Amino acid sequence: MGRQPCCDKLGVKKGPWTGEEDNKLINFILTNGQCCWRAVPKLAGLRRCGKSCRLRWTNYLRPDLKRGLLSGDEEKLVIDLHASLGNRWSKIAAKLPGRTDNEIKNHWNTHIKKKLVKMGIDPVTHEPLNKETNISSSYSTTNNNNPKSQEDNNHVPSTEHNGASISSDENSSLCSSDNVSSNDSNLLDNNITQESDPFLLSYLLNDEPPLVEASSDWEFQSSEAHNYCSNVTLDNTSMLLDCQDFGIHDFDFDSFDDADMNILNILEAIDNNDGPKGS
DNA sequence: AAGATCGACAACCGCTTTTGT
DNA sequence: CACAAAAGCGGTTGTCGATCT
Repeated sequence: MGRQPCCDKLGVKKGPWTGEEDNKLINFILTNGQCCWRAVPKLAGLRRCGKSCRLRWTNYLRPDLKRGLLSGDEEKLVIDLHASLGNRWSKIAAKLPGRTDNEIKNHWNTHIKKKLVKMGIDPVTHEPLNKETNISSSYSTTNNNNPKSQEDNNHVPSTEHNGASISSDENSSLCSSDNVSSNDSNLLDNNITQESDPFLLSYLLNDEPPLVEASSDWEFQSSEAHNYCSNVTLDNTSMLLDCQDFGIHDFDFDSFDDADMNILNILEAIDNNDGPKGS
């Protein structure tokens, strides 16, 4: 017998999420935690597929998401990781706290790919598109673990921070040093080669904890979730909503962490009835 | 000013992998 | 071990705002 569809197509809403739907989903997750996505729509009163709920939560509503364009260093890390891992977006995303695979994939397709092509680098192989004209190119992908690249390693540009720089205006984003953790910087500072750093490569290929555990609070499951939600999140949420009446700056700003601020932003947007863009 | 085109990104689709029985 | 269900993943599409003509 064939596999059942992930959800009953009849009566299931598709398309952009509304603020009201976001609100229901947020409230449900905050109250019950993440479990059994298939049951979520019914329990949360949503006419959506469970899969759609999961995607909406993981890609957009999770409070630990950073949002906004990737910083130059994040972009560079993505390039390095892509050189090592290929299109394994979830693996790449796991190394960038607060970023989702979907976000990185979109950013890759819309920004980074073009930049690399403009710089004469094949975004798939990370090798120069025209080796003759790019031998002197100073950009590097650190993808020296790519066996094919190693064969050509005279031509493979490298992104090391050893004085190499990008000559075009792309370097403003690719080489800027915005706000990546020192761990990330260390990672960037090292060539990720199977020969020179098999442990790092192994780390990248395995499901290790992210470099920064920014999202660890949100990886709770239902049992912990309830405590978390009742003790912290909901309290914070209602407090945060209260804060809106006063203005966030009327409070001790240090008492809010990123997740709280994100919840506030989401709830504020929902309150304004236009949802955090995306809907 | 209006329509056409383009770019960015959220969301969907379908396949694969993991987990539970 | 076999099977089904659930979750994860990556490619693709649809929508919407910005820009161009």
